[in-house]
Amino acid sequence: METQVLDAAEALFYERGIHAVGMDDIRASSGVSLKRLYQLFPSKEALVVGYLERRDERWRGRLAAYVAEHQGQPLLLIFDWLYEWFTEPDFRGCAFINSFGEMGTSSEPIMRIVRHHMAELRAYVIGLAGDVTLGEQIFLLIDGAITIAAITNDPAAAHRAKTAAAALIG
Amino acid sequence: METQVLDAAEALFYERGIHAVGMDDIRASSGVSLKRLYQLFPSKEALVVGYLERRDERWRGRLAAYVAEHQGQPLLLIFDWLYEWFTEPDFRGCAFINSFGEMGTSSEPIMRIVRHHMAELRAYVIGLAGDVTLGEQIFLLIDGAITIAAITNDPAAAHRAKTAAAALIG
DNA sequence: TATCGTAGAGAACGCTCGTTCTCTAGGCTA
DNA sequence: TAGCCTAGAGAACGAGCGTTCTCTACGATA
Repeated sequence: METQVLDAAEALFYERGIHAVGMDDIRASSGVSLKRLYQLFPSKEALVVGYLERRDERWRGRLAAYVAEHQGQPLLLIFDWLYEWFTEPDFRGCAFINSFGEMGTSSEPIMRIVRHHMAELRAYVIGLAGDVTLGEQIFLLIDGAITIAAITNDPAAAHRAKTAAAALIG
Repeated sequence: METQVLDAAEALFYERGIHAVGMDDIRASSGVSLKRLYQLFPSKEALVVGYLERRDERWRGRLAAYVAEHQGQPLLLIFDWLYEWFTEPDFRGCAFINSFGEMGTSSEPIMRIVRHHMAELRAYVIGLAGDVTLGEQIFLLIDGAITIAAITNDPAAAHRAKTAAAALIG
């Protein structure tokens, strides 16, 4: 029930953006009645937060799993995984950066999860690097690659970022 | 007249985002009547395009002027300028990336100017670098720094990006 | 079987907003 | 002065949407 709602919310919000999707679209896509929907999530904002929280866990989980399961320099594996993500047909950039652009700072709960996502990703990368300075630099390349891949529709940004990362790692 | 409208539009759209600003807000802030406003820009979308086009020219003009007027490695001067920009009190990230997040791909004219801005910036950086590979890498760092500075509210992202750029330049 | 509670479908409500229309006042021409 | 054009203020219109309400039908219980 809640899973169906979050699945529909994630697909629609990520593809079309938050404003462009109405609660009735979520109802139609999930098959969950409006009444139930509001029992599960008392407002659209709560649903957006639920969507972003689940996406944050899953996105970071998939990245960490990829890095853990492959051979090679972990920091460089990140960019291989990014390339795979960028080439997925429904890739539309970072859900959190997009939500930030859409919401400005008008919704405090949404801003909190966006910043949380960024902080967790940053901490993960620094942990892999074993060095704050290097980790921060890799983090910059990751965000740059995501943004450029999304806007210019060019997954190869991941390759260029990987090359730069390799140079920084030395 | 048109200038007053664009000034108001830029201030409001950049600060609050596009959806959050109504045509009546533009009227109130610019002092230009709704009738005149629609004579100058036949729709809100046309006004947004006008805002982004003017901002694109001015933003890139200011960056290029800074680089031209200062001593040092031009590629590194970019990050000094970014730091100044990030510390302006009304800094809220890249207007183009934000508009992309807000509009998805729902407005073709807006997407065109967003992509144009990115392409021009990329070409400028590659020109300064004198080398496509290096230019692309610097471009990645620029976008990463802007995104991170905006979301984490941390202008020092410019310093970290500069350090990384210096390492890449060698 | 009769009654009650529940859940879903969708109408309704209130608000916002993009866009257009109306009304009025003021200034220019004959 | 009389008539006319313009421009602005703001009302009006229509659509979209978040949220709530109503009505109906069905299933469970005694």
